[in-house]
Amino acid sequence: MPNNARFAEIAALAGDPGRASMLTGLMDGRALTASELARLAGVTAQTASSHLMRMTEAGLLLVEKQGRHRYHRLASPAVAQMIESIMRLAAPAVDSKPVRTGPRDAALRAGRTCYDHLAGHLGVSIADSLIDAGHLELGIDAGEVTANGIHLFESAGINVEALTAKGSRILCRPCLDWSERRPHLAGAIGAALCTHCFDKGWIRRVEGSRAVTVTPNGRRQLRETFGVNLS
Amino acid sequence: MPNNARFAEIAALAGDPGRASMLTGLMDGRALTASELARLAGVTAQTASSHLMRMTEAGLLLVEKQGRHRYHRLASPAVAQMIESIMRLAAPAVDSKPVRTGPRDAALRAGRTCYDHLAGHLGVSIADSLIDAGHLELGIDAGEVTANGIHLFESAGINVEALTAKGSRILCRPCLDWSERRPHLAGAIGAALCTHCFDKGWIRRVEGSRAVTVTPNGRRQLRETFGVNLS
DNA sequence: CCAATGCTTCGAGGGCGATCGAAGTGTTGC
DNA sequence: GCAACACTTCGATCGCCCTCGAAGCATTGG
Repeated sequence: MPNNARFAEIAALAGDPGRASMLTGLMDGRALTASELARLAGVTAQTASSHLMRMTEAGLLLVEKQGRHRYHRLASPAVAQMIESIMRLAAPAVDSKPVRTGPRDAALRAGRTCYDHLAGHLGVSIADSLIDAGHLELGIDAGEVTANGIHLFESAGINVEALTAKGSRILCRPCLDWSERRPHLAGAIGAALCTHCFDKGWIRRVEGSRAVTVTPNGRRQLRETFGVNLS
Repeated sequence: MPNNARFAEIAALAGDPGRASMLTGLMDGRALTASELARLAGVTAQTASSHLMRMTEAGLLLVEKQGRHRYHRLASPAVAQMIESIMRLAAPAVDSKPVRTGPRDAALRAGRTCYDHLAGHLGVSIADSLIDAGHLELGIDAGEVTANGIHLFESAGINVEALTAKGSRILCRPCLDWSERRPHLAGAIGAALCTHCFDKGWIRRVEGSRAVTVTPNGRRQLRETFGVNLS
């Protein structure tokens, strides 16, 4: 089975300390430059360049040229999931907390990150509001930001032009929400919106979980800026 | 971060072709002897011994002495999940190529065990049916058994309370199916359901393979008990 | 006991790849 | 244009670890 060789190849790529640092450093979904990743891994630029090329060719990373910088990010949620599964094994026995199906699940339903965008009641509410206001069109299999929507995001401080210029990544796509059973906003614009909310302090991550909570100010800002009403 | 070293160590262990063969060979949850694993990996007994010791010390495998044999198996579902996540990245060729389907591949696609739960067309069909009937919610990143679902499993003779009481293991989680490209049911409840099907004689393991076949009675029982319609 | 089997330990060989210095290409800013 | 910056390519070094032969335990069966 030739498949096995590829299995080992991929695992081996994650099996070098330097590359491991790079991969875990990219887990938040951001795109980092080669220099940043080199510093993060504690190696010289040449070494980092070699690592990044190999991981890109193997399909673990995607790279975007932007001027004299090269931005690298994880190629897909599947890659992030693999890294997460390794991290879980690498973590010391934190398993002490039994992860009860109580407040935590409720928190996950209310709002969480799905790879690099927002999901749960929060994510679906945002998508619904944007759709209702004509800023967004979103179906099961595809989606699009309207001209109105682009204007809205731009005026909120999210540079949509820059996102589309990045080329390879799809600007807007739906992602089916497991708790709400309806699509929420993913793609480059979904990731940008998520980052925006974190940066502005509108949402905060719950320690040791994918769950996020909306701050009082965030709730107000989301309503005023994006017309989102969180019930 | 000392954690990073352990991340790389674990990934590197999976990154050797020989060890990769061993790990994937243990994915059905069975325990194999060192000799069997050596043959599977295509290496001598000495080499295999070294590999097995390292993987055991790293916590990937558990070993059980039994006379002059030493049985090795995956240490936990978390290990199996890591392997599965790597396998999924290793098989992107499913998109481009129509995938030559030998009889054995066809059997694997139809139904197989994924460590300790059911996968393939069988696994996805079960998950879909449970979701449609409101017994289960399952997305890319998380899932949950509904109150209705708990009642269904209990009445079928699966003690859900006992599973949740176990504490550490997650009751319900999705596992992305590599042949169907959609989530199927994993976690404690997925394992319990799989065991239930074997115990009742609804499914049988194909000799020397992870593939399973559904017996005529099993097909009927799955429909009557869990509302599963296998096309 | 002795031979056979399963597995491990020891030691040596050998290849792969991680690393960095040096040099080259492309881009930005003045 | 020139200098600074970001990144890549090339080449050489060197250490790690994969591998197997040989020998050493451990267990089983006769």
